[in-house]
Parts: sequence; structure tokens; C-alpha cells
Amino acid sequence: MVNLDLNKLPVARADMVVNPCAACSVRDLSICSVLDEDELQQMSEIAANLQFSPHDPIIDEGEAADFLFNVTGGTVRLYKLLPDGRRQITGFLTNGDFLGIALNDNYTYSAEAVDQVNVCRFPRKKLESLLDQYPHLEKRLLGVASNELVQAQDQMMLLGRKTAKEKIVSFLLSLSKRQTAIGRAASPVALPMSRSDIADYLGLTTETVSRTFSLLKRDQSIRIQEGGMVALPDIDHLTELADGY
Amino acid sequence: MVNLDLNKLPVARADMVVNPCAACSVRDLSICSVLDEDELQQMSEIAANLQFSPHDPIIDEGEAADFLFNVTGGTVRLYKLLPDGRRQITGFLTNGDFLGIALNDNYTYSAEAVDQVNVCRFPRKKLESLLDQYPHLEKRLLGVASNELVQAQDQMMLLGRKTAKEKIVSFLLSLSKRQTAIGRAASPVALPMSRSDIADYLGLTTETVSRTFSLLKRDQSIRIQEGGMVALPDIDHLTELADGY
DNA sequence: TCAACCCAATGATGCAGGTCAATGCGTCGT
DNA sequence: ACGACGCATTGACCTGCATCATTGGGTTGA
Repeated sequence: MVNLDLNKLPVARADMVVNPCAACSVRDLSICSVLDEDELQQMSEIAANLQFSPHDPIIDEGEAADFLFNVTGGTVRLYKLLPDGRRQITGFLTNGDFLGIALNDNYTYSAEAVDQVNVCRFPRKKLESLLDQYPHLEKRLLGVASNELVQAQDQMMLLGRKTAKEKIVSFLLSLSKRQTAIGRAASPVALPMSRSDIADYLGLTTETVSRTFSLLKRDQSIRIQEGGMVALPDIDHLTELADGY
Repeated sequence: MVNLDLNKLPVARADMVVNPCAACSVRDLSICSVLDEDELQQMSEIAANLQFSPHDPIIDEGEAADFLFNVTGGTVRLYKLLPDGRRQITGFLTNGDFLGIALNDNYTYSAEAVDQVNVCRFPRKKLESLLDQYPHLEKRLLGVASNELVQAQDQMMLLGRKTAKEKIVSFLLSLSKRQTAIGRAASPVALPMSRSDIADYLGLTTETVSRTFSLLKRDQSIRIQEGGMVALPDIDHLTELADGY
């Protein structure tokens, strides 16, 4: 469940050997970036690379939490359901994010592939013994979890107190920030998820999401480009909109 | 910001010496329960016991995060503000909860006393060196943070997808669960916070909170007792109401 | 090539919960 | 004892977003 904020990743300390992750091929972003050669070796022997297609379930709420995942490609949605089918998406995970860090015996949320997804899967038992061996790993995980908590609180503010327009703008800005951090071109934001995913993430309906996008287009606050990319011409203006100045 | 779920506290391992916390007088609930005599000695030398009256600020968003707190009495509200004054309360902390665990340099939320509050305050620098010395502490903190994340996701579901009635009932049930875990009498729930605190926690207005309480009273779903305590006569029924069956 | 879908967009209408306003009740200070 | 104040409750009304319904474009597969 932990959603790694790339902006706040603790920089690998000089005395650590920073390696590409042999198992999952994500350099410097994954858990592997704090492992040395021996540890990496141990990890890659037990890791599995898996692929998922759009809508494939990755984990189901309630099932035994035997694995930890590292997203290495594509976008994953985390969500919870109410008995009558109402859905709340609690986060989108992309390249480098961890999935399944929680220490519970069972997953407390479900995860599905939004688009074509690659993950690197480790048995959690193995990770736990690694944690005992290498305490600095624990510190890093604590940092990851702590960043997740900060984001969760921002999301509570968004869900509880922001208007539809503020929600959409906040969402676009957070995507932009994250995609910029990962190193894609800053300007146009990719939206791999559907309107209904966005709605369930922001506590709205698809219709309201759609209408709000139209509104922002009319405003010239955003521009839709070919391929569904969204350009954000004036970040400062949007930043004010996001907090309702 | 970390809100300790007493149900899920890792039980102190047999090989740890479990002590009362000399500095803050909360037994078995606080960080001190995983320290041995020497560590406790170190801690109590640098800890301060502080008292706060209703509405007193405890920490302000943005200020340097130099301290970590352990709540030892009363109720604390954590919140964030939008520029126009809209407030989202992200959690209420009570006996045994930690405040300020996040690893950022500055607090990302504010905290105030709801009623008469006691806390035990440690310099964070000192805690960090303790963390380096005693890695099991880190594991425990990771467990605390991970439980917090689970709760945060439940709160997102509540804020994004539940009705006013479901929100209030969910809130009462979570208070009941927590107060029962702490060991108070199970049945009547104490509500130290105001209607407007509840509203800002649940993404509602004070009027809607008030009306919804009246509704639940009419239903016989809850009963108000002297001293503002709320009795929950049928937990199973309420549990269904909370998830909108 | 053309159904059968799925998804986005948009219009018409409804309603849950927000806003505004009035009342009442404790509590506190003088 | 009494005004001033903060908080809870309740009523009347309003509105932002939900709901319901229609259209159209893009994709899939027979």
C-alpha cells in the first residue's frame, strides 16, 4: 500500500553500494537500491517478474499477505469496496512504488492493473528476515511509510473539504509533480486511468469529473493534447485553484 | 501523527524487559514499553511532561519537527487548514498515541488540545540516536505507522463514499472500539470533542452532525446518557448501518 | 462492414447536505 | 442575579453534485 514519494526518497548513503535491481530492472527506485551485492543476489533468487493486463486483479482484500510487490511498469489502482459496491480508490501506484508493505497478516485493500503492469514480487517472509539482517532497510521502509501518511492526510483534506474543481486540479498537479519527479517531460500529464477511476479516487461521479474537465478546458486552465495527455499551462494559477484561494 | 491502534500493538516480546515509563507514567502503551532499564533511564532524563488546556496549540504545521510526543492523558486533534479557513481534522489522539513520528523536517499538520491533555515530550534527535542503537524500536515504529496507514485508508473510504449517517455511525463505532480496547467500560462512548470537531473530522457541517445525532436518537440506534456519554445498544445493527447494508 | 460494447460528454432533473437564521441552554465573569 | 458568550439544536431554504438519460466516438470481433 505504500506509495513512494520520489521527491522525498532518502538519498542512498555513500557507504551503501547502490545497484540496479537485477530482478526487477528498476534502477535506484526500488528496495534493491539499498542492498549490496550479496543481498541483491539473495533477493533476485527469490523474486518473480510478473505482468498484468488492464483490469487484472493483483491482490484481493482479505487474502493472506504473503507477498510484497515493487511496481516496475504501468499503473496500479488500490481500492476498497463497501458491500453495496461503492468503491474508494486509495491510491495509484507507478514505477518504483511498493505494494503490500503493511505488516498485517492479510491485505486490507485490493489492487488491480490500470494498464499493462509489470511488478517484481518477493515473498514477505524472506523480506522480514532481510529486515532483521539489515536494519537500514527498516529505516528506509519507515521513511516510505511516513511519506505515505503525509499523502494520506492531504487526501483526507481533499476528500473532506475540497470542491469538485479543487479536487480535479489537485489531482492533476499531484500527477504532474510525480511524473516530473520520475523524469518524464514536465509539461503534459498522462492520464492512464479512466474517468470512473478518477471519480472513485476523488469522491465524485464520472459525470462530475467529465464536466469539471470541460470547465477547466473552457477556462483555458488545461489543454487536452493528442493521446489524452493534459497540458497544464500555468502551474501557479492551478496551484491557487487547488487550494481555493 | 501516528495514531496507535491498541488492538494491533505488537505484543512485547518475551526477551524485552517491559517497564512502566518512568517519565510519562503510561504503562505498556508508550514507546517506553520496548526499552530496557538503561534505555529508560536515558529517556526519562530528557523527557518533559507537559500539560495543555482546551484549545491550546501543541504543534503548528510548518514549524521545525524537533519533538516527538506521547499522549498520556486527554484528547488531541490533528488538523490541516486551507487558506480560506476550511479545516480537515485528520485524527484524534488519546492515551498511548504518538504524535510527530513523521520523518520530515517540519510538521505537516497542526495539533491542539481538545480537553485537558498530558503529553510526554522527547527531543527527536535523541530518539533518532536511540533508533540507531536499538533497531527493534524501528520495527515497532514501522508497525505503528503501518496501522496508521490502514486507518487512513478507512477514513478515505468514509470521506469519499459514505453518507452522513454512515459517517456518524462509523465514527461512534471506532470510538467505542478504541475506548473498549483501552479498558474503559465498553458500553457508553465518551465524546470529548465538539460537534464542529466531529464535523471537520467527517467532512460534514455541525448542523448535519447535530441532525444526524437526532435522527439516530429517534431511531433508538443510540441513547444519550448524562454527561454526554453515548450508549450504543446494538453494535451489530450499527455495524451494518456503518457500511450501508 | 457492422453490431456490440465501452467510455466520455452533456443535458435535465432531483436531493443530500450545505447555508442562513432563530432559539435555547450551560457556563463564566462581574 | 444577570448579561455575554460559546455551543447544540432545529427550521427554512438553497445549491453543488448526484442521478438518470441520451448521444457519439473508438475499439473489438464475427
